[in-house]
Amino acid sequence: MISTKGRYALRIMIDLASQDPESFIPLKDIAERQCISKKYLEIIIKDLVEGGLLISLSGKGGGYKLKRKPEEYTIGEIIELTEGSLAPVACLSEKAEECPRASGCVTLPLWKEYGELVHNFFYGKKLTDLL
Amino acid sequence: MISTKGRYALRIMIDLASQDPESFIPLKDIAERQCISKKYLEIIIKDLVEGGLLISLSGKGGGYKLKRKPEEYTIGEIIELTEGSLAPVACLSEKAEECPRASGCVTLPLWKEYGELVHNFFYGKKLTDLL
DNA sequence: AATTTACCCATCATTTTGATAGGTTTTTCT
DNA sequence: AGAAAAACCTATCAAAATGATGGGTAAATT
Repeated sequence: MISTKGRYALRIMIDLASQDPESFIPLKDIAERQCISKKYLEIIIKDLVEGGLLISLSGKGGGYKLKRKPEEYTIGEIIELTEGSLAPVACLSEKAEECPRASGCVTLPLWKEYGELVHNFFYGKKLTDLL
Repeated sequence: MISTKGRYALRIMIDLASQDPESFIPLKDIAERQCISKKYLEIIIKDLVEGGLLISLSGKGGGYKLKRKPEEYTIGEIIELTEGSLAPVACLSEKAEECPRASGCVTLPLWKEYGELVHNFFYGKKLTDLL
């Protein structure tokens, strides 16, 4: 299941894509429009900045804006960045050590096929598809 | 992510489908073959029995066996039963109350489309596809 | 100097996950 | 009748993830 983190991140991105892409939008505004606690969004938007999806500016007149053009973002990169992974099972996660059962695992091909399906679905959708 | 519960349930089903479908297989044997704690499997197999996927028999000579023919099970029903839901987001879960934002939610169609994709993938696969 | 903003750090309650432990009942076999 | 083997039932647990909240600091603008 996609958690609030990934879902809220997507809503942040959609919100920013709906505003003037040149100006910095304060998080307060996003939080109010989206009806989500600003404090909670701080944690999430941090990932988006560190992941290189957004640019931030401190101080009065500051806020956040998209780093690239809206049509250049895929849903996949947003979800994957904030959820940590798009892998459907633990053993296919990047940080998982090689499973000793892998070579004889009957279910592994299923998880791999599923993982590819999910990956292709989300990376095949652009942020602008939701606008 | 599919948790151990769903994954182990699938392995139980595969294990049983690989044995004589007429005889009752003790959980002890399944646990040993699959290298999973029998105690933990007890919890999981309970769901499979209550969900009507397996038949159990107590006492000496007892154990578990498939209720239907192996080719009559979909991966989807096994995963959905043991994971509780196949819904990709909380608001599409069966037990979720109607979201007040639903009518204007920009992301809902995405989650619905994703949910259908996942559903069709797993319900389109039979247990015997993994044998 | 005041204001507005991002940013940083800690803490928290609740739920989920992944189990373990021990006892009771049911059934069959000798 | 009794031993053995199995399911079944209840409770508990530690660790991690989830979904936040609170308070304070640094940066930039007016």
